[in-house]
Amino acid sequence: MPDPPAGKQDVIFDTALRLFVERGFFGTPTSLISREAGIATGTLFFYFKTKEDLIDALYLRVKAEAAEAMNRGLDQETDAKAKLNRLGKNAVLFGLEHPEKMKFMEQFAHTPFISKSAREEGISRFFFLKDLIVQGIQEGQIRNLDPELLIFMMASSFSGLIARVGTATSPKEREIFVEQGLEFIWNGLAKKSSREPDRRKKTREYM
Amino acid sequence: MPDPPAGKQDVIFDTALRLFVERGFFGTPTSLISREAGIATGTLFFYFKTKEDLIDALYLRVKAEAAEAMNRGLDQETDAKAKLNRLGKNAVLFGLEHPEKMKFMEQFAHTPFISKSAREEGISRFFFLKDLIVQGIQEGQIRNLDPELLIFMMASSFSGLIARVGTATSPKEREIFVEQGLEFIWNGLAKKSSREPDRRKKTREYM
DNA sequence: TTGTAAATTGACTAGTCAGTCAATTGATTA
DNA sequence: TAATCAATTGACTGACTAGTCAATTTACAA
Repeated sequence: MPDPPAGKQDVIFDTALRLFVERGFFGTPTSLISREAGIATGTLFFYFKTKEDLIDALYLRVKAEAAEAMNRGLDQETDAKAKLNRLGKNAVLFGLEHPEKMKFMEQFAHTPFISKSAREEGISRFFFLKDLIVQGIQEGQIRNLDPELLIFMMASSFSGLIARVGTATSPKEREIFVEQGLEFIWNGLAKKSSREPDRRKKTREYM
Repeated sequence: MPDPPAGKQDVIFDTALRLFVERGFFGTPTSLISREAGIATGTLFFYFKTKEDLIDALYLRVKAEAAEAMNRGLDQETDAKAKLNRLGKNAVLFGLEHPEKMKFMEQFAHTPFISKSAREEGISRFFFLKDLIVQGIQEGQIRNLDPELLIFMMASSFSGLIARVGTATSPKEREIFVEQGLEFIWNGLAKKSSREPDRRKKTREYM
């Protein structure tokens, strides 16, 4: 069951999230949002100045929630590999528990309806990923490559993994996918053998 | 320079592609498409019965073009690793040469405006990926994991790589990103050491 | 109880949009 | 040349939309 919305704002958020994913931004009239949320049209515009304000706020909320979920319990792990493993499981769990929020982020990540400032603030919630990668490079567990690139690769891989896990037909299969997918990502990130910090000649210094 | 559009259909396709990426589906009135394409509104509806028909056709066209570009020259390579390397370079090249087509695919992959049948036909263009993966598993170069999962991971990784490569500030940096990104993907796919087909005890048979 | 401000309502406006269609133009063939 | 059909035009229609606002209700402090 969906978490019970507290106030009017939450009802509007939940309804708008569902409808935007189902029908797109311009495909969802504000009149429909308010009707489905059980409020009058005027009330929606009391809480959000415009339709754009609504989707900006929704976007920020979902991004913050996802970042929070992925970050959960990370500081209980010590080394980069353990942290990334936990991060990956958090991400998959979030994707499974909130499929419509995943779809929303995917659908509106590259869309012009979100203001530049909201998009930037949303991205900033995931800055902790960079610290994680850099830590792993310093500790010698992760290959000394461009950290931004590794973040892009990792993040996109997560989304591919979540998409595939969503098609699993049993909990057993789901578990297998998660395990294999996280292994894929770790193999992409990890230094081959050495447990020491990288001392090779470098074409470039990334940290 | 953009490839010169041949007939009216192509002009409409090119204009619609640009506007849909800039403004979204519902954010782009057919009147704007026809105006920018230099034709009358009626002409657009002569070539496409409805606005939905237009975006379906556009989606199919872009998907087919992308699949064709990625497949290019693959049969000149022999083993799976070489094929995947070529595939990756094709994909990155396509992404760099046709950024608006990439954005279009990303933006409309998870969108409800594309009909189910068009989406399925679009996906079918990429079936050759599965043959490639299965070949690699059989030859013992790729790990014996669920091929669908590997395709999802690989495809999403490509899109992450292309996104990052798009931010490169020099051809040199671009080259480095491509090299490192393809290495990430290959390490995710590849069997650790053995050059022989997998003979380990399996929890599951994937081919 | 009374007063005040916040919350809520929904009819309304000014504007926009997908798609139509009767009329015109262009190309091809007999 | 005449006849035929495909291509093209753009004014028009019926339907829909974001946002407004004057009126009403609710919450709550004095």
